[in-house]
Amino acid sequence: MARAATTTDAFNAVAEPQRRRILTLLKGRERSVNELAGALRVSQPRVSKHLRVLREVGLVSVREAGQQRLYKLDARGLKPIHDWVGGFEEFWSQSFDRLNAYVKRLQRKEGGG
Amino acid sequence: MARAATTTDAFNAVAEPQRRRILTLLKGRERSVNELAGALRVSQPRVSKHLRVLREVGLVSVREAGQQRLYKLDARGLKPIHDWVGGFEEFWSQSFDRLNAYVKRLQRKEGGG
DNA sequence: TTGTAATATTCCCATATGGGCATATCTTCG
DNA sequence: CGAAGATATGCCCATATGGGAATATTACAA
Repeated sequence: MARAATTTDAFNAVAEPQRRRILTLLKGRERSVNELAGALRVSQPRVSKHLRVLREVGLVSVREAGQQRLYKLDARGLKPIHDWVGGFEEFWSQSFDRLNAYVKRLQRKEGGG
Repeated sequence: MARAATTTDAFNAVAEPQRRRILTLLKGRERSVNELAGALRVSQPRVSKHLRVLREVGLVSVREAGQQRLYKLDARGLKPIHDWVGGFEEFWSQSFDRLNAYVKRLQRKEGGG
């Protein structure tokens, strides 16, 4: 088997930097393909291909507006990533560090008393 | 060019489900390769390969203990993912919804008054 | 209808994947 | 030393990637 398809899930879709940039650009408002291509300084077919992936995993939706396609962010699909990664927050968060230190102090007291 | 290497960054490394499972298993404590293979019900070479990727992106570290290699989680590398995805939290978070509603109400007042 | 703008798709290429399997490496034990 | 355990690596395969370039598709304008 090869690597899982980019369209498998949000994790795979978002592993590609250009697609992340696209999603970020779509945060504010809908954008057309050419608009995105211009902002990213990337060829139109390339953007279209990335958008297809994002569409297939449901991270964006399209709306026809004349000869344009307006792409809109639908970021709900990112929640699983946020949830999973969030499970590791204690490993870099300051406040978690403090909580940890506190708990350990408590544990020492318990053990020692 | 082909798809970016899995060892390019945490985004790519973590796109593979088995590697996520490994990281999750390592949350509690260090584990040997065979221990991981057993827990995941996966062949040892497979685990070793995934561990190599995780090592190369710095998400785990290794320690030699006799003939075993004990792998330890180093989740700090996940923070960039958490940060990036966190930028989209408003799109699924209830509390953000409420905040949004509140802001919009305010804006209507401002605009109307 | 013809032409042009906006997108999508197709074909080609180089690359590296994840898996299976065999094997090399290194460590410890007898 | 030789055998066995624990890991890492190498090779082979099928697959799909992301990019470029060309072209198909669709919508609108003249």
